[in-house]
Amino acid sequence: MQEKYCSWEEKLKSSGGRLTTPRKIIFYILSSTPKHLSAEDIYFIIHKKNPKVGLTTIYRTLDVLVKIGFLNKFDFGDGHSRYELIEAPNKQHHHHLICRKCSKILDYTDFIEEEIKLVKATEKALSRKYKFEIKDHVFQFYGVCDKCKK
Amino acid sequence: MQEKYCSWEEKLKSSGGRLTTPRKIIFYILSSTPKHLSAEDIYFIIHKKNPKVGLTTIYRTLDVLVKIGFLNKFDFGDGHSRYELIEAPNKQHHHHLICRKCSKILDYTDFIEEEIKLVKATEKALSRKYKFEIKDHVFQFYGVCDKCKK
DNA sequence: GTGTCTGCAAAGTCTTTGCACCATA
DNA sequence: TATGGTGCAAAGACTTTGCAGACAC
Repeated sequence: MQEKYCSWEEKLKSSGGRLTTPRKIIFYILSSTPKHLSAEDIYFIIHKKNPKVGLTTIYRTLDVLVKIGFLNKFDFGDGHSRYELIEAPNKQHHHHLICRKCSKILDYTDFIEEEIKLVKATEKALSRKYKFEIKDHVFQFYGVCDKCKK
Repeated sequence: MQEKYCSWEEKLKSSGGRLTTPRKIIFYILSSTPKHLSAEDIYFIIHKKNPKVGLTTIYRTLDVLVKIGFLNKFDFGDGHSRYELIEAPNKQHHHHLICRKCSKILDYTDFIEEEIKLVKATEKALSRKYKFEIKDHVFQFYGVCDKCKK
């Protein structure tokens, strides 16, 4: 866990949280995969090396990370909440392409420029018109992936 | 239940399904509200006049309607699946604006033209590049509504 | 009459809560 | 040492399944 992760540790501490071993492991797991892990996914990964860490702790840690703004929680409709670190400085903004059959999730960055432009304009207009304070958005495409088509 | 609902009845029958009273009521409820009802919402509405209809039937009917393509299932992240009739010929395509606090859902049609254009281009590019067969998409904005801001 | 649908109760799945013990700061 | 965190077990919330009786066609 190098320097670049300092910020979450600091933010955690400054919000009264403590830097515990399970939390470090969970953050590390999230930061070393491009995948969209579920609580259970993380549980299985942790369990191999740290069998004492329980699912409860994982849910609670994920919750904390979402609250301090380091994690995004997604619902792709397969019955599991999924989590993804919010873009690090070096990570590109992206959206999701989800296979309805195998639940595979693909990140795509194509058209992101145009999407962002549209999103910004839409956000602005919607905020004004409906007096909604818009915090974030979800753009997802659903379909059937190459493998499942066969 | 007038003529315009014939199509779902026909489609149901042609797929081997039967036109039962609970199914008619459920379809009728869905077709007479612009809201995004959950199974429980429908259950409470039905229960006033037809206390015998059970939640199970509602889940099963919603499932059928999704499968024959007359209903969209959404997950807005509040723990309830929500359903909405797929746009009837006279219904405009729209997207959603969801309040994180009270779960209120607003349909908006602003920018739909531009969105559709972008969506189509994106779909085309993504299909080609990732060999995904794209079936549908979800565009949602999350935030805090006017009331909850106060 | 036959195959589908229904309602009830029970089971399932994912997630949250309660509580005593433990560990960070 | 004082909070806040952890793990376990139990509870919760939503949804699905099994089965016998009911109903559409």
